[in-house]
Amino acid sequence: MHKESEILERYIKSKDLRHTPQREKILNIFLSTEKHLSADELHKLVKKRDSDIGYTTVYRAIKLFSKCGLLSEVDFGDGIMRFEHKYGHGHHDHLVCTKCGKFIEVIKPRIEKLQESLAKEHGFKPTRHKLQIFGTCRRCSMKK
Amino acid sequence: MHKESEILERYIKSKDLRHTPQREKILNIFLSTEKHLSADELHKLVKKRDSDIGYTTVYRAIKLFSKCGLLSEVDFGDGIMRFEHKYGHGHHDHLVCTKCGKFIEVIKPRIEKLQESLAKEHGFKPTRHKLQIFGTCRRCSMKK
DNA sequence: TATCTATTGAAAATGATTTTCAATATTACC
DNA sequence: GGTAATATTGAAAATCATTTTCAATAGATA
Repeated sequence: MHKESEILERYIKSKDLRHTPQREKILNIFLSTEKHLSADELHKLVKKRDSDIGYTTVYRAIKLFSKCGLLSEVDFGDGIMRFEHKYGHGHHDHLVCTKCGKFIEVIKPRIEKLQESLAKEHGFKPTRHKLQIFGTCRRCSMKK
Repeated sequence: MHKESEILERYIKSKDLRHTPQREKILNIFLSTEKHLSADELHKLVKKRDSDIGYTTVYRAIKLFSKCGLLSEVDFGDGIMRFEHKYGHGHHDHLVCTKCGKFIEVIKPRIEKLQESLAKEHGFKPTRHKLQIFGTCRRCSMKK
């Protein structure tokens, strides 16, 4: 059993929730996909393997995974909630290609430091931040 | 006539649109409010002065102002589109207080530069970016 | 003033997400 | 293993911000 399943099981036990085959399948498919999926996209993938799982269940599983720290939501401002793996992934920023939709996760410690000091200069106690750089990726720039 | 009205009028003429009293009123109220309003909040303010203006008209005016560069949309990730004055306001980032909702517009040239180089390191041609730092503002920190 | 067509506002539609609810499944306990 | 308590499921309905529709109205141009 992978670490993520353990985390989910531990959370389920601690909150008097229940283990279900649906949650297990949804988690496995989420973990095996290295993309920013939307709930709808995940539901489609899930249905390929088990057509009896409804999208409500997928939505609810997403919320659950988010609560136990396996998933985090990403908002690129197009009105669709996407999500990414959280366990084992530290904080990072995003470079998002507006042509093909691909993205890169990046981290620049100097930017992080400057953000900290920027907040402090204004009396803010920062808790989290979101940095997204939109543009054209190398491949899309070449295609013209 | 203030500069913003001129800009709107010029845009309206150039696109064969029409000047209407509704647009004029909505623009004036938008300009006189130094807050991040949502469409619904703006509509409420507008209705105080003219109860005959529907929210559809307010929504459409927002899109129009956005197109002529008077307004830009701000998305703090709560599912509600808010907007701010754009004319005369350069690019800036946001410090957002998660307790009281207040925000500060900030700019740190060194962060901007580092973002540029971060993008280039990864072959990205950046077009725009969004940086939001969430936290607690000075006043809310004091309140405990 | 006449005509063309952009604009308006109410209501309906949209689309992502959430809630409801009756049926079912899981867990703890006997 | 059986049973009771209750969490979960899935379909359908509800939500909520936003957008579209459409018939009536009102700017702009000639």
